[in-house]
Amino acid sequence: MFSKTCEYGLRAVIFIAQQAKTNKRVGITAISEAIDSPQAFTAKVLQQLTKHKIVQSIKGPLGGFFIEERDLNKIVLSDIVEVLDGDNIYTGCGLGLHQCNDKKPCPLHFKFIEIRENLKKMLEKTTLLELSSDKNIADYYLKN
Amino acid sequence: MFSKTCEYGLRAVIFIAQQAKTNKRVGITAISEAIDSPQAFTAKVLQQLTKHKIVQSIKGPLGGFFIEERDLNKIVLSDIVEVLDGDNIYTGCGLGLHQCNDKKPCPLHFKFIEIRENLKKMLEKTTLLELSSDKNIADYYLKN
DNA sequence: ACAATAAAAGATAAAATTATCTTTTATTGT
DNA sequence: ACAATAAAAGATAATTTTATCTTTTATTGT
Repeated sequence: MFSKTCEYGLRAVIFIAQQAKTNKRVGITAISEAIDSPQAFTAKVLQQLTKHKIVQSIKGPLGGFFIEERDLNKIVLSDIVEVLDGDNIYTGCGLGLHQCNDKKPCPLHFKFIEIRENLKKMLEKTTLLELSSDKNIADYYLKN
Repeated sequence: MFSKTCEYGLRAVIFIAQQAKTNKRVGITAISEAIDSPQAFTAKVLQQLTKHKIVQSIKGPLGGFFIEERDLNKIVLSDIVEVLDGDNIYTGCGLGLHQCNDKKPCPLHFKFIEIRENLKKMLEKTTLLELSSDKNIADYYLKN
């Protein structure tokens, strides 16, 4: 479904968001431990996300990654997916045709539209605010 | 969503199914041209599918790949996806956790369940018979 | 038996993804 | 100014996926 890059990115961002309450900055070591991901690779992913202003970062001592609390309700999961995996998952053809649309559809085109719309809607309406609520933190896991 | 292997496999099988009416056998050259896929690679994919009895094949002159007409309503798309991509797309975690289930869910677990169920249902109820109807052949494309 | 055909099988290669390592830059506290 | 910290940037390596090429096996018609 998603690339590893995107999986790590989503988990990292959710974790960072969950620390936003306390306005704590978190370092790459803490992040990769919290989400059980390869550290250097995750750092690269976060680099991309900071460039796209999804997360913020500060260098040096006391530095780290963070998301301002007031931004939590503005950032949705589709923002992250779009940066890391592009929009192929929403718009691409299920059978891999380069051009596949209502006019020239593949045999699964209209069947896929529904599924992809569901996915898109879900990702677009899930905010980091929701994912960083106390209940969410308590009930769900970012590693195992 | 699917691997290239699976995309080519699905398109190839649909094409072969569409020839089943006339009980025609189709060669790998005809198939890869009809679905616009790399020939040698597609041959490998079909090799896997013949091993798993999704399609049948006969060597030598007049040989080729085929699906018996009476099997068309027994083969569903999920059969092909399972052989080529496994069941990760149905059962795997959206965020890449190794263990993610109702007991120990990732933050998106319950949101993903719905989407993946839709996908699974769709693939399980779409038969090759449906995809090889005259109307389907007329209305939909396997390349562009 | 023999030549031609076509898939199966095996080996190799190219490209993309995933992962790691090293160096540089920015920031902090002493 | 200087040492320590941490992300950014750049380079390299490993793995997986995608793709191609060669050889073998089975089948057909002559």
